[in-house]
Formats: sequence, C-alpha cells, structure tokens
Amino acid sequence: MRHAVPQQGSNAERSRHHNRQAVLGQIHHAGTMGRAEIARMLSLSTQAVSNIIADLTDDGMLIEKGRRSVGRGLPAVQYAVNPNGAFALGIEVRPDAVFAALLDMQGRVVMTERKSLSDAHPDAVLRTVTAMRDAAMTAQPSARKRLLGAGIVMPGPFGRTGIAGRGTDLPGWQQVDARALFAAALELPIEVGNDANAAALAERIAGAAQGLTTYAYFYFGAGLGLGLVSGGRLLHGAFGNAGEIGHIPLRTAQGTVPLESALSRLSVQRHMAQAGKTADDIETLDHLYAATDPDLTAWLASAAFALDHAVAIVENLFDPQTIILGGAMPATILDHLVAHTNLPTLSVANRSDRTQARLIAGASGRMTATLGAAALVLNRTLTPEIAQAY
Amino acid sequence: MRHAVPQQGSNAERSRHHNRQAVLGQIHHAGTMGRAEIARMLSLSTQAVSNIIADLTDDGMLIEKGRRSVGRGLPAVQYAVNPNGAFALGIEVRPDAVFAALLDMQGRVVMTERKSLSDAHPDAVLRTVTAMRDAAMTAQPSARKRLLGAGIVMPGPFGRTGIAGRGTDLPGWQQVDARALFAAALELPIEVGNDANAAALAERIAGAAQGLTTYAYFYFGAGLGLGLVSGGRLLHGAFGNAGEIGHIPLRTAQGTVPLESALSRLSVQRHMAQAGKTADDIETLDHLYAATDPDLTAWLASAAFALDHAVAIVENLFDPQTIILGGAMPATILDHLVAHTNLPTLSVANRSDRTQARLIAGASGRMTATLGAAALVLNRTLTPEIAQAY
DNA sequence: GTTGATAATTCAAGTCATTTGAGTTAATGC
DNA sequence: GCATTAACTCAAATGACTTGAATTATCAAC
Repeated sequence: MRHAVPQQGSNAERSRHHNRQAVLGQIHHAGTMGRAEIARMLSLSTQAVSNIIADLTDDGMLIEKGRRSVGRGLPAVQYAVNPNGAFALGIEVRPDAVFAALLDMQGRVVMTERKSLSDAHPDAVLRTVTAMRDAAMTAQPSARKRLLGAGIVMPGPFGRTGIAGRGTDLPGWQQVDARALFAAALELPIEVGNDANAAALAERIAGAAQGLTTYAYFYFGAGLGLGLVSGGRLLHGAFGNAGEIGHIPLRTAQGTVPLESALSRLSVQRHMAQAGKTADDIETLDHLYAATDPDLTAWLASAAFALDHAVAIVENLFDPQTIILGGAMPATILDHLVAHTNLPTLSVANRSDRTQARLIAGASGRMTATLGAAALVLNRTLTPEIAQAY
Repeated sequence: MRHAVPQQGSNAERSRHHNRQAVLGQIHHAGTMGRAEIARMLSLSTQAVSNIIADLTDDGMLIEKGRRSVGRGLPAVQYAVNPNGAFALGIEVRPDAVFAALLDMQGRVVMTERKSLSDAHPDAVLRTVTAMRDAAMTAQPSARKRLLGAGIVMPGPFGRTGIAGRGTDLPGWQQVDARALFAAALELPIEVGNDANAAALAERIAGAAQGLTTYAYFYFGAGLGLGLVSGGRLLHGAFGNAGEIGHIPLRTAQGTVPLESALSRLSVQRHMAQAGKTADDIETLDHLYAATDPDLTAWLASAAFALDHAVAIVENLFDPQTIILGGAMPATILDHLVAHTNLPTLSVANRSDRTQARLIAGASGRMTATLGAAALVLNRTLTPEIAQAY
C-alpha cells in the first residue's frame, strides 16, 4: 500500500515534475493534443507547455502526430503518448503462483508469464519475481532502460496489524516491509496495492473507466473487494485498508453474514460444491453458465440480491460516476449480474440526467489483478501526486 | 457544493499560494511552531519559510509567541495563528429560519444569530443573509476587512438534478446557482455544502477531529448524513452528493427500510409521537433521556442496532481513523449511542494497535451545521487546493 | 566560567521553471 | 489576394525558492 505523502511545499523542481505529469496525463486522456490546447487545460503558458513537450519528446515519452487544423489559424502540432516510451511491470503474488505482465504506456499487454510457487516465503518470492523481471526485459529489450517501476499485488493486509486472526495468506510476510523488499530486489520504484485497487486503476488506464475520475470498482477475487477512485486517485483510507466491502454485514433470511459469503468466487465455489459440482476456475464457471446450470442460476439470483444491496451502499456513500464490476469471473457472468441487478430507486445515483450507466462490466479473467498491478505504476506516472493535508 | 478544481499546472504564483496555505495549516495544526520545524515538515528551505512567515505576519495572520528552547542551539521563535487574523461567516438556511455564526481563525464562535424566515425564496433569503452579514460586521468591526468568505449550508441536493421527487425543501432554489447568488449578494468568496460535510469539517477545525486527516462523521439532521474526510479534504463524489448514508437499505425484522428511518431526528420524533409524546427539539429529548423515558429507551436500542450496521459499512469501506457522531441531538444521547453501539468484529478497524477510539462523540446541538458552514471557509484557507486529475 | 558543539535565523547571491512580449508561420474566410 | 485568426518560437524578464556564508543564542562538557 502506498503511504500517504506527507504535506509538502512546492518549489521549482516540484512544479516541473507536477507539470510534466499533468501534461502527460492530459495527452494520455485525450489521445492526442496540441500545445496550446494543453496550455489552456492546465492554465499554463504555451511556452511552458512547449518546453515540457520538448523535454518529454526528447525522453521518448511523446511522439508527434502531424498537424490538425480546426478552423482558422496555424494548425496545431498534435502529440500522443508514445506507447513504447515507457513500460510498467505488474506482479501478482498468490500463495501458489506468481503472475507477471509487462504493459506499455497505453496499457497494452506486451508480455505475460506465470510461474508456480512451491514456497511463498519472501526469499523464494523475491527470487521468482526477479527472474520474471529479467525474462520480461529479455522479451522486450527496449523496456530495459524504460521501465517506470513495478506494481505488486499481494493478499493483504500486510506490513501493519490487520484484523485479529486474519492477515496475509502468505507465510513470512506479516512483519516485513514488502515495498522495501521488492524495491531492493528489483531495483525499481515499487507500488504495492491490493487486487481491487489495482484492478480499478487498470480500468482507468485502458478499460471501462477511461475518462472517468470518480468511480467505484467491485472486484471478484477470492472474496469481494472494492476499489474507490476519487478525482483520479485511489482512496486508501487511514491505514490502507479501505474497500473491504466483503466484510460488511448482509442480513438475509438465514441471518447476518458477510457480504462476500454471497458475492465472491469462494461463495460460488461453495455453493456449487454443495450441489456436488466443482467450479474452481473461470472456464468451468463459463461452461456452467453457458449450460444454464440450475445451481449456478440459483447462486446468480442470490448474488444479484447481494449486489443490489452493495450498489445501494456504494452509490449513496460515494456518488460515483459509475460502478464497474470486474475481476476473476467469466465475462458472461459479470454481464449477467450487470443485467440482473435491481438498481435501487432510493439512491443519489438515480438521476434523470445521467449519461453513464450506473453499473457496467469491466475487465474479467484471471489476469485482471496482474494488469492492475502494472496500472498502479502507469497511473502514478500520469497523475500528479497529492500531498496529505497536515 | 464546491466544484472540483480542473487539473492545473503549477507556476511560481501558485506555488506561493500553496506554500502559504501549507504553512498556515501546519501552524494551525500544531498550535505553535518555529520556522525551521515548518521547513522540515514541508520540505522547504528555512529561508523560504522565513519569507512566507514574514508575509503572513505582515498580513496579521500569524503572531509571535516568544522563543522555545529544545536542547542545544538557538531557541526557535514560535508562531501561532492569530485568532483575530481573519474570520469566517457561517450561514445555515432552513425552511423557517436562517442561522449565522462568525468564527475566528481558531474556530471560536465570535457571534451567532437566528432570524425567522417567513419566505424561503431566494430573494427573501438573500436579503436576510445580507442583513445578518452586516450585523456580524457591526458586532465585530475588525472582521470587516478580514472576512475570508461565507460558508452556506442548505438542504440539498440543489443546482443539479437530484433524486426524482426529492430535491431541496426550499422553494425557488431548484434551478438557481446558489453559490453565484450568494457570492453576488454578499460580495464574498462562497462555499456551499450540505450539513453533514460542513459539520465534519467543524470537528477538524476545532473539535473532536483535530489532528485527524481521514475520518467519517455521522450527522444527525432531520435525516442522517455522512461527511467523509480523506487526507484532510472532503469527499464530494462525482455530483456532489456523496454521504447520503440515510438512504441505504436497512433490513430489519419488519422489512427493508432506509437507514435514516431508524437513525435520525425525524425517526425519534415519529417514534415518540406513536407513544403520544412530542420530542421536536433537543431540549425535550434531553429531558426525556434524563428521565429514562421507556419509549426513548426503546428507540435508542433500535438506533444503536442501526448504528452498528452503519459503522460496519463505513469502517470497511473507508478505513477511517475514527468515526465521529454529532449533530442536532443532545450530547447525552450521542454519548449514549457511542457507549451502546456494538462495534463490529469483522472490520478493518478492529485492530490491536489502535490509539484512537473507533467511535466518538463530536459537537452536538442546534448550531452544529452553522458552525460547520464557517468551517468550510476556514478549512479552505488552511488546506492547499487539490486539483482534479484529468 | 570558559569553550565548543548545536541549531535557528538572516543576508545576499544564485538557480530554475514559468511568464511575457515581440515576431514568425500557416491556415480560414471574405 | 488580403486581412484575420491562432499556434508556435525566441529572447528576456519575473518570481519564488535554494544555497552558502555569517550571526546569534542555548546547551554541555571541561
């Protein structure tokens, strides 16, 4: 989890850094832009933007895209983010395997890899991860000098005291500073986050949340996670554990249970197991769904019921532009849930002037969190830092 | 509702503004500080801080507080925020009355006033509010040249489409830009917010949230509101309606009802009315509580039950440092609820290393939101702006 | 008590990114 | 064609912060 940046003053150097990030972010967002347009957006002089663009172009982060004429006047030279200008490594550590993905600046997947893990202690994980970084650099040699950093997704909470009796699934990680360990082993800037947060940002870099600044993301992992993005930045909470929506109580006819006991991959696995069926992976679930399996259908009904509740809570607490549903589920099931959720009437999101659907499907599949890990890094590069007040 | 600031670049002028706010905020937070200490906190040179402090002192915003010796070396000259360096006007508009309060820089109440309102249309309200501003300036002439602005708390949502069939209680305010109207009438910088948000900031300026940066605030108004502060800044949501926790569904034995039907002032009034008792104001409630009224006791039990649920949701979604309970209720009842809420076990806030209670009582009483309105202005002065990403 | 170490503060000069203003280039539209 | 509009560049100016040397005042050790 990234620690909150302490309050900082501003000086020329930090202004420069901020402005470069802001320019990159604007161009990434718009796809292609001219100097004057950027200057207007950021309330900077065109000269300042010119200087920044010259820098970024020299660094290979931007490329010229010809001139574009819009009415009178000299047509503006357009700039776009160079996809190969930089790369980000995403690493997802699970108890039994490590996943890696290399993304370019446009969020496109350059390479992915999976390695089994027989031992999830820090030493073994760090060795594996280092080897995967090397493999990625071999596969894409141009990324060697242009690697922005690595994003790590691990089961949390870690590094801090968590809920009594819960904690990371990974042995030997409770008392260590994961960020520092990875930084030392990989010799890269590191972002550490949980799966839901990472996946939420992945949608923003190259997914359903492009162009959104304030949205919520439900992530189907083993449990149910929530990524909250406000003003383009992740909300971490005071101790880095915001978004544990799976824990909130759901009052059903059978009693009060945690939300994720009705709405998660573990929940569907358990439900199917009671019917004597296995549904341990995404492909199986997809087949069961295609076959309109009655047990799966029953689970979907109870999941949609739980989702109604979760949507009502998140909409009224955050007032997001939209809610995205994604994660380790087949796309068909995500689409089904989106289609079959009863959006609450009593919600601040129930507005007559909406332009955005209230609930949409995002990226799905096994790699979602791994791509998200890389997105943690890309987002940092495209979004000016926010300092803590006080 | 304050609109999100569009993304901005940084230059010397904006750096200066940012740094002045940051210095003021640090000093306000610590009470009293020396130049070198501030410089370390903000990662600025002592020279820069010296210049800023000289400016702020000239403007009357800071006062010297002697030297303080901490070990070797030249004792540092201490500075504190000058309480009379600036003032903020808080205005709360209700259907039947307008409340005003003048606060100094330390959040202390200089003056309060109440005026009945026979007509809540914009013209009448603006006339009343302008008269109250003049009265405040007469009561505290030194504030005339030192008024930072006015914060306005009104029933929302307004200025934008709200939930169908709901909207402001005030006639004639649906289609107008309240901020612009007040700015024109009062000739002051204006912050508009809802009661819960405003009260949440009041706790930060001079209350239970001093020193906190990330916390949640349950506000008892007519309904139930939630103020969310993250990193010292209010979360507004995409459309300014974040925090409508009163709307979320609560599943009780009697069926699903909005949370605020169990946990709000209207709810207690209704409950007592069913028993043939009136409990329309805070004093009455306080007396009933002191007399251990059995009907009130019953309501308190159901309210505490609802609060359990709300706490579980807010803790797991936001991971705040603490949750504060405040608003238009007698302090005795707030204290009772704090003492009788079953804090959920399954919560990220259930940590072994807590230094802060999970649920505490904040300011109570009729004026809470009015003071909060002024706090909106004070907080803006003490907290560097945050620009929207994209 | 003297003396040296430590630390806050100031002064004056230097640095750096942005702004300003004049001039150039290349479209549109009458 | 020719005036208008707008993007862009060059060179100089600006402004806030940083740097480095000098000053002041306390603590601690001899």
